[in-house]
Amino acid sequence: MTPEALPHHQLPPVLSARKRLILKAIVESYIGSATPVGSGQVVREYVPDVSSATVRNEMVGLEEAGLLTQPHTSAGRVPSEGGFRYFVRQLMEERALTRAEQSTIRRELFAVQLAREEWLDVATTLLARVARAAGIISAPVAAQCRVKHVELLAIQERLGLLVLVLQEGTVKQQLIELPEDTDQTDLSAASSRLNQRIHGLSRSELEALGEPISDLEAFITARLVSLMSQIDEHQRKEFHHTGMVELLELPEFQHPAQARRIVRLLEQPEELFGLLETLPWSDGMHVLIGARGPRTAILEDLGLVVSYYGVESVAGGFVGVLGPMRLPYAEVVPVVRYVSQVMTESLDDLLSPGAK
Amino acid sequence: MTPEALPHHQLPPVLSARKRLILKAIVESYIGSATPVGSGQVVREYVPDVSSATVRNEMVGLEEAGLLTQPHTSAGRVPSEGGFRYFVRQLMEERALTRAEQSTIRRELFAVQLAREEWLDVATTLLARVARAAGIISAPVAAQCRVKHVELLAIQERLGLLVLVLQEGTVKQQLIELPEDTDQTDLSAASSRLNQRIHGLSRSELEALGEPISDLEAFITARLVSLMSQIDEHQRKEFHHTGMVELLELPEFQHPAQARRIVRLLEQPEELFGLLETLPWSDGMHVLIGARGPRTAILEDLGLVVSYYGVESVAGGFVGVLGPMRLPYAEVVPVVRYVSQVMTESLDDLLSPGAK
DNA sequence: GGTTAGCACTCTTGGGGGCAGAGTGCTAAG
DNA sequence: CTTAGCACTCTGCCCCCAAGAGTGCTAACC
Repeated sequence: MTPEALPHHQLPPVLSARKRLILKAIVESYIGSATPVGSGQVVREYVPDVSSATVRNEMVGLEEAGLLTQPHTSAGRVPSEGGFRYFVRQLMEERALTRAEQSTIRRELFAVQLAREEWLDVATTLLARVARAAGIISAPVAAQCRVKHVELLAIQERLGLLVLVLQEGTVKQQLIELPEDTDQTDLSAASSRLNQRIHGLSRSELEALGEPISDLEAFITARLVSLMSQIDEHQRKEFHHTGMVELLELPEFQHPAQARRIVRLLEQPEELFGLLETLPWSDGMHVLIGARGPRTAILEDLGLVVSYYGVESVAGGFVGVLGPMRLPYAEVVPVVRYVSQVMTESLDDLLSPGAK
Repeated sequence: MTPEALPHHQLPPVLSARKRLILKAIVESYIGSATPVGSGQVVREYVPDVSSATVRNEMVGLEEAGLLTQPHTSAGRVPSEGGFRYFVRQLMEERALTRAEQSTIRRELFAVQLAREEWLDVATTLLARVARAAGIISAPVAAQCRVKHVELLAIQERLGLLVLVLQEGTVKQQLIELPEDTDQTDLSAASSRLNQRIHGLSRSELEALGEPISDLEAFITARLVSLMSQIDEHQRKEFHHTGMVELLELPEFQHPAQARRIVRLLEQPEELFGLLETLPWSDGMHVLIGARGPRTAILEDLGLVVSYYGVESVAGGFVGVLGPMRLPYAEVVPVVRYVSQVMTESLDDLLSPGAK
């Protein structure tokens, strides 16, 4: 079995302590500078007690193990995808968040005055700040959305506004055409009767409800079902990001083609969703580095640290960081973890059965 | 008085018919290709009945009039900012929209099932498509927002959701902390009483209302006032755009610094708002080309076609196209005009006093 | 046997010179 | 006023060269 044929969780190569030290030095230096790292530099800045020749010998080993590459013969070494993955799994020491940082995050995310949109943007901004990359988030979606409350407003002769509040606090609105001769009184009556019957129901339960009391209610229920199935199918696409301008200043995105790739990924995030939805979320977070098979082809040369927040099967979304492969993982991973944890709490509060 | 000292509406230079023809040819060719246009090309493709030497002589005149520039001695000519402005004001023949195009736009924008967000995105997508540039839009905002309806939901022991529907159909939501011992019954009672009193009121009128019936109502009114002043102040910043990826493929944005500039303008549109808010909107649309004074410095090398939609002093926003200076104005101007007109109609319908 | 000094080798980067091509501006003739 | 003709200018490209950086290898060293 050749090494390339190994399945996903191939064993990381066993390395001597010194090789690990040197690899760590190279990865950290490269994360900071985006510049190939030479043996001389490693000695000067990280391992002063050996000679550059020794470091070069070790580098050959690391390159054979697939952890380093050379852009060309006479440049220094750059960590390969495998090198970054090894670093994240075996070498990096996560920088624990200080009390102050924790409470800042907590305070900003728990600020009760926030509309939901702002809540999401606060999270991405937090992440973009530490990551020197783009903070990304998807809105919390229930596996199946459930009605919390319905409101109907007459806007005009034959035009009404249907406002639907979902269990997780999302508000959706839709203009609907009304049957003739419907006024606000009819609508208010219908909605207050409806609210008593449909609280907490999902789309399918709503469909199974049967025997509506009036034509108007039947009509509204139908609109509601259509809106909810629309939400169930498409709404998981709501996506926010922050930090694109800063991304475009990084050296890896000076090449227009690279810049376009990441802008497309952020502006048209369908592919990203496609990837995130196939990941197993039982194990919390994921650190995805570079392309690894067809699904992750979109991540070529990129790094993605992402976590699920919320409670699967109830309501949740993705939150994380997308940027060049050389993300400062030691900082980013703990922050993404903590942010997603706080967001989960916050969402829990919202969904907890303590509601009256 | 030197020509440069002339104020805003300096008279466009008077040109011979042939100079106008040649300028038009150069602008149109440049809009299509982004390449300097030489005298030979003008003869070949636009004015076959004169020689290239004649065209060259005319070009010298056009350059002296400030309408053309040469990137360097031996390239062709490129229209200057002034050249583009002259083209838009004097030379271009707007391409009238076909019936089919009109009805497509109308249909897409009047599709009643649309949530407001989608409505805005439909408009920008329409515009981006014809413009080979970015479609931009700001959400319709009332000069002062007015309450249409208020809804209160108990989410949790001390946590409520305040849903505010504004006259123009916008829905805003905010979580609020509730006074102790407030349940859904209290909230429903309070909101139904409130709705009778506050329908159609603005923030200031709400403040002047006086003598609340209960503590809870006073509390809610206060939260409402705070939310509405927040909306009045900040909400005019809601901004959507489409087409950034396509923009980045244009030759003018291959240079990373230029790409960053336009991405920043679209992603952090505060500066753009600052500019748009100072324009006089009495005269419908604006075509802004390049930098012209400090306010428009952000538009250096760019072109902006933008219109106000809605009714000033009631509710409206901006809609238009942002891209390189060589926008296909003859196509873009009529489309922006028509889209803004249709959006105004659509908004009128929503706000018309025909509502019951 | 691991480590290191020394050195030849490779490859990128930047500058300079030459050459082809494009387009101009000018002049003089039509 | 128009145009043919032509010298001139500037870019883009290729090639070459030298400098610099970093390597890999070998042979000596502890």
